[in-house]
Amino acid sequence: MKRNTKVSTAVIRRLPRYYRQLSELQAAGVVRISSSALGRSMGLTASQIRQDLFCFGEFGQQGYGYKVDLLKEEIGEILGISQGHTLIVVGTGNLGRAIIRNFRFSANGFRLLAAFDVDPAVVGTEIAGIPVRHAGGLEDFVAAHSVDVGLLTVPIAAAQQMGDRLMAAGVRGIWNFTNYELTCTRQDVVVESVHFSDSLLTLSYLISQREDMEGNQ
Amino acid sequence: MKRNTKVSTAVIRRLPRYYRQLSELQAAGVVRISSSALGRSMGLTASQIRQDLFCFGEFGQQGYGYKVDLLKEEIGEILGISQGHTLIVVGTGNLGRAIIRNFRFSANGFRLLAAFDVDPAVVGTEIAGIPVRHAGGLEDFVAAHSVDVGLLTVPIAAAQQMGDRLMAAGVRGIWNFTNYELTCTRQDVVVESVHFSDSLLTLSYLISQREDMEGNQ
DNA sequence: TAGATTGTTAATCGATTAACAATC
DNA sequence: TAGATTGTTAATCGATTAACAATC
Repeated sequence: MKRNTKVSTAVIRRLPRYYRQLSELQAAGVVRISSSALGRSMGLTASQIRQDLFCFGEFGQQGYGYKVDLLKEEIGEILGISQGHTLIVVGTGNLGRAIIRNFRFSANGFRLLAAFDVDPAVVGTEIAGIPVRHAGGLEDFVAAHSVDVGLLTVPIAAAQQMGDRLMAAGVRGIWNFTNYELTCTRQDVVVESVHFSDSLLTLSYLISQREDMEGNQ
Repeated sequence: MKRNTKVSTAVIRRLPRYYRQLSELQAAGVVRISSSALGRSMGLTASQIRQDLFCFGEFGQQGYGYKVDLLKEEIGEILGISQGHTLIVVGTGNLGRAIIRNFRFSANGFRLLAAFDVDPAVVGTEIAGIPVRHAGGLEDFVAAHSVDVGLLTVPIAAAQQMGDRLMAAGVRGIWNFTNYELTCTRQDVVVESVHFSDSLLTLSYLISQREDMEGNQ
């Protein structure tokens, strides 16, 4: 009795956390878990977890709970992990290279096809086995390989322009690591941003508050 | 008439975005802006912006709007940018090095004091002018320099252990880049995580949905 | 002054929590 | 069966939006 009608952002943002937690439970050899135990381990209420899952279907057994591997599999399916998404990296500066080398794309259902840059010193080389191509060939490559996502790690001054090119070339999503609020010119393209600055400033606020409270005591 | 009593997470997460947007407006030479214009440029309602600012005080002028530089300054103050926070990086792998080299800590009010690692090959060297010290000296250093934040970029297997050490050593916040849900053992320490995986899986979900919808049309 | 826009309270909307019958 | 726990609806809570008097 799926009723996938308009799942809220709040729910969507929790799905990857469920997936991560279930992976850890699975690795720890846990076979079954109840909504209340899962909630306790994640700082959520049992009600919220059941309500979240209710958006997508019925994955548990009354009186028993959820089978960890099954639920993980189902959530992975909802997230699209088995869809074989493809991705390219645009910009091979320090951060771009680090992500190419470190990030487990395949564990998240993505296949990294190539990297792009304009610097003649890196074009033609490989990073962790991934070929670096000249940015001039971006459009042709995206079309030829039907690339799903472009990871953007270019200097902030080039962000919007390269974002526009990716969208025009036909990617379906942009994973934005520039500290720039990318304007999405195409309705059919999703922009997901990782803003380091926003994260650190949030932390800055929280520890400053704490400090103030101590001062007031 | 500040009424700082319990500001919600939703509001706090928007503060860095306001700050970023105001910085861009300032750079573009914009002097004054109304809540409706700011909202339009950020995809928020004027009401929400006024309501958010209302949590912290009165920063505008009726009939006129907000002075961009003044409001930016005030929000920076709320975020704690001028508090001279200090920070160390724990783990100098690809990502740690990239962040040390790229990230504009000072622009966010942080001073990067040192990096820590266990690899004898990097201990004693410098990365972008930042000395790399042995992780064994972590506790002494944190105490001696009263470090506010520890940026965690160690392998996932060492994440909790190094997190615990940072907390015990006396940091007030941990900026967690490991793909691990750090358990916060101390009530007086804030953990702020940047989970690349969660972000990419959210994007994966959103483009998969889009695909499904196309298929149904 | 007239027009614009804020600060602030009230109304609405949506998300979280509670409750409980269904059922394993 | 009795106990546990889900799926699902109803109640509550909090966040967003609307409204408007205050005032620049």
